[in-house]
Amino acid sequence: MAGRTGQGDRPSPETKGGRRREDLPQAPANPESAARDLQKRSELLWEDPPRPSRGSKPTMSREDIVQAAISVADQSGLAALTMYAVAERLGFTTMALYRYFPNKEALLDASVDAAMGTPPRRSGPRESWRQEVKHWAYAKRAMLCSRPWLAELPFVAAPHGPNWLSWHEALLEALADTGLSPEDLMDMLSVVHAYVSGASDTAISLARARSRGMPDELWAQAVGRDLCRAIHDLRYPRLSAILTSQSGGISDASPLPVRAGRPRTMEEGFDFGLERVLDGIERYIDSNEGS
Amino acid sequence: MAGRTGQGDRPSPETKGGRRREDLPQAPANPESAARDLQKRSELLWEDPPRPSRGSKPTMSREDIVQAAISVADQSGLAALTMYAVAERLGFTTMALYRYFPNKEALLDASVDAAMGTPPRRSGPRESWRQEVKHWAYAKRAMLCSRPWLAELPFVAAPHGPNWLSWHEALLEALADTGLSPEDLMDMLSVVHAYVSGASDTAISLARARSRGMPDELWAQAVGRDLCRAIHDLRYPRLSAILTSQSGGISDASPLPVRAGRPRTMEEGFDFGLERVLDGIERYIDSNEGS
DNA sequence: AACCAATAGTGTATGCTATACACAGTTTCG
DNA sequence: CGAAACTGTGTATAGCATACACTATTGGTT
Repeated sequence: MAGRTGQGDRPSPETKGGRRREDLPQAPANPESAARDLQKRSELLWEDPPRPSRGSKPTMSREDIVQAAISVADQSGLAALTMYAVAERLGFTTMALYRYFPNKEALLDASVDAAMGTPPRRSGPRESWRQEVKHWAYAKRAMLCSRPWLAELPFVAAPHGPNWLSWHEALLEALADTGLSPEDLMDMLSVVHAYVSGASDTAISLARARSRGMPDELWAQAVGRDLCRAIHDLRYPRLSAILTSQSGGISDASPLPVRAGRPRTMEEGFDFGLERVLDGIERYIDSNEGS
Repeated sequence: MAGRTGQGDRPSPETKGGRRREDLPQAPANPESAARDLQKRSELLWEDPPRPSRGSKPTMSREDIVQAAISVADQSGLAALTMYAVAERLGFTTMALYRYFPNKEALLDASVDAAMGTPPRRSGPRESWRQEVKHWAYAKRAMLCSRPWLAELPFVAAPHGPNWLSWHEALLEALADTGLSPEDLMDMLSVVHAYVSGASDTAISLARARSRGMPDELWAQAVGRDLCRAIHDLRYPRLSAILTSQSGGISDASPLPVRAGRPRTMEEGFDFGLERVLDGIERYIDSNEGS
């Protein structure tokens, strides 16, 4: 054994597998503090604290800082979004930001909501619910692709800000003439939302690659490589069969002449899936018409 | 204005360290290096480097380290998953880990795939594709909820390891007797996968809250609060109407006597959406039966 | 058997990160 | 006017990933 620290007893080689689970049990010992935390985050996102009457006037605004943060993330990705980078862009010191946001998390919460923006307003006359939902889905997907860094953040358990709600409102608007009950509406909203979020991952990945200057082919090659590892692997008979039956992997612009059984492009795949989801919703609506 | 620095003498980045990286303008100026990076990550995930014949024998294995990393994340969350924490758990120094993984990202890639595990094998006889897909969806959801930290990581653009492929293989297996073409199969796989991933966010958030010791009610209250902000807000007329028409927000175990138009529990909502998606798929299968 | 190259784990150092804290200048109320 | 409340700055700290050099170990080669 190489130069081990003599600091005594390491678990002897036999204890390899046996882990002792002592010490800190994950919870900060405070179940309510976590809830209070979430509530605080939500408040910071929704409420502007009252401007105090005494003291210096602030030179920046929360809005300025959020815009700077967004532009850093847009240009350089989430990893480059540091308090220093934001402050530098504005010409202030890092610590100045803490007069506006108590911590980075609060700034991120605000930036995410702002970056999400509001859904585009309908330009023409209202169309069928099905068409309206499709517009919504494309818009949401486009929004996510235009800011790939949004998908790098765990949406899970983040507070929902005004813009987030506005996307949901717009989807409800699209579903307005389906005649569904409030309960069904909420669940249909969840279905569409879930599909669009889940199905945009690949497109977002491509968008990120593009924004880093990677040509589409290189990206497709990189993404396809993992999948292709299944081909001669006995663990994946069905995957393997499908991959060899098709001509290639995912591609953005179809590099092949369209054939009868064509592998769909990424966009076509999204569209295909969306149609299935909408079919499912439609079936429910139709079957409910009578009641 | 308070002590504003003259904008000229802002500390420029290179004042400090001698070996300062070029100010990275998002793209590492190298479009191919990004692709090469992805490829490297993928290789590290799939291939074990050859054991050298000379030199000391390693005391740990990659497997040991991955297991330690997983158990840290399980117990204390992703934020606690530091190189130090993993090394400490194994009784080694931080730097020892770098003999097995070139960096933290590689360890994370391996840990994610390992933590995902393989889908449960079917115990009984094969059921209808619809039932099989439902089993798959529940299993995947359960897997994600049992390790909420997986959802904190950006799946986007991470390499896909053996276990990830095995989940896809299992879903193809579930869809086996649908008679769909290879192309359609791949797209159906994407639909189901997208829905399940996208629709599990809320459940994962609850799982995380639980693992931190937060009672369900507190969590529901915290999550519901944001939604309820819509209620008296003119920007969200439809959301507001729905929320006031229902009795409450999301709840895990229905706290109310079941009514005719009941707001579904979280699990019921997931199930409801899944049925819609499956309906949509079924419709496609039926309509294709003739061709 | 003696040697040496390759390796494992350690110790230490570096730089980046968020952020706590105290200070100096600024504004407004009493 | 003076104190209170505030803004932005400078400095300090702790945690993090990780580069580098060192020592002990190992097995192939002579």
